This record gives sequence, structure tokens and C-alpha cells, in this order.
Amino acid sequence: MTKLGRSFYCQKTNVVAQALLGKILVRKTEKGTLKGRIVEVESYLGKKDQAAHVRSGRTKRTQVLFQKAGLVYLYLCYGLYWQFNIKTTKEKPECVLIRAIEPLQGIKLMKKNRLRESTLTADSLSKHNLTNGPGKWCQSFKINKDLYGCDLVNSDKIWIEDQPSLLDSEIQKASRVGIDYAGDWASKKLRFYIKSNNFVSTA
DNA sequence: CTGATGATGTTCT
DNA sequence: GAACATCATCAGA
Repeated sequence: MTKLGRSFYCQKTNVVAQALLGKILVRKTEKGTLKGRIVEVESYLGKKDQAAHVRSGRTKRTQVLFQKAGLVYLYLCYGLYWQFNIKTTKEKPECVLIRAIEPLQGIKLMKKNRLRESTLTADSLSKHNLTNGPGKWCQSFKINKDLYGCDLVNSDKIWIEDQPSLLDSEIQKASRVGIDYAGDWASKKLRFYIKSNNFVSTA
């Protein structure tokens, strides 16, 4: 299966967001390889988007969004959880947030990683609870500050493999989560997920 | 099952 | 000092 190249990420943000659904995210660690299917994403559309971090201009945190498409934009949310985004388009500071993933390979290792970083016990940790949220799957996939600004096109630690596109009828559009402060932008349909998939964070 | 609440630290005002 | 692209836990129905 081929790795997605630069031109894929250079497309318009909403195009990349929907095209990412169904693709395979691959993460290599010293302990083994993890794979998962992307099932839920959100678009963040630059300065005009009242929910995007770049609404207040270029800062230390958002500098990677002013660089190449295909780079990883990571940041710590509520002091506790990492959020994984991909820079899109050639020129604009826009990105796609990966919100949820369906575990495919390395499930044992995902459990180990997530147990270490959360307060959960092995008893209360089901396969379902490994990756069905942006903070959760980052724990399972061992995503942390080391990957800030990482290039998905060249890296041997993390990349995305191509898969056949989904039909329009398989993609559900919805408003984004956790951004009630964003005025008119809070209700825009910029969240996309695979219909009737068990691993989306909220339907 | 539902809804409310606290944890926690980086960033921006 | 306030705000914040979340999650686990607890109380109540």
C-alpha cells in the first residue's frame, strides 16, 4: 500500500479532511508497529475561523501551520491531552484534526501505552475505549511532543497509507465538538465521520 | 443511561 | 489571570 505524498496534503482543507476518512495511519515505535483506520476528522480553516488557533495570528504554538503541507501540528489540550492535526493547503494556515481511529494492528501495545498514560485499570479498558477520541488515540499511539512538526511524507515514525476513497453516502457531516465559544463558526458542518462506525467519538 | 464537575499546564491577554 | 479543539469519575434517575 502506498504512502500518501505531498500533493495529497496540498489540496483544499475540506477535500483533504474527507479524503482522509478510511485511510490507514501507521505509527512505528521501538516496541512495534501500530495501525488504525481514520474514522473521524474536523477542518480548521485559518484566520477567519473563530475556532482555529490561528485566529489570533502566527504564534510560537501555531508556527508549523505556516510551513509545508503534510507536517504534524500537535498541541496539548487542557494541560492533559495531545491533539493531532495535519497541515493542509499550500499557503493558508489551515489544518485537519484527527478525532478518532479504528484499531487495526498492535492492539496489545495500544492498551499498554494507554494504561501507562491514564488512570484507567486493565479491567475497565475495552478495545472500544482505546481510540474513540482525540486525546485517547494519541495516548494509545504514543503521540507526544517529539512528533511536533514531523513530516508525514518523509518520516519513518509516522505516515498515512492510501486506501480507496469512500462514497459520499458513507460520509456524515456534523458540527465540530468543544468549540461553543466560536460564534457563527461553532455550528458550521466542518466535522466529518464514517457513518455507522463504532469508533467515532460522538454521533 | 444522563449530566455535572474537577484535573492540569500551556498559551495568550 | 483567564481560557482552553478533553476525559474520567461521580451522583442521580
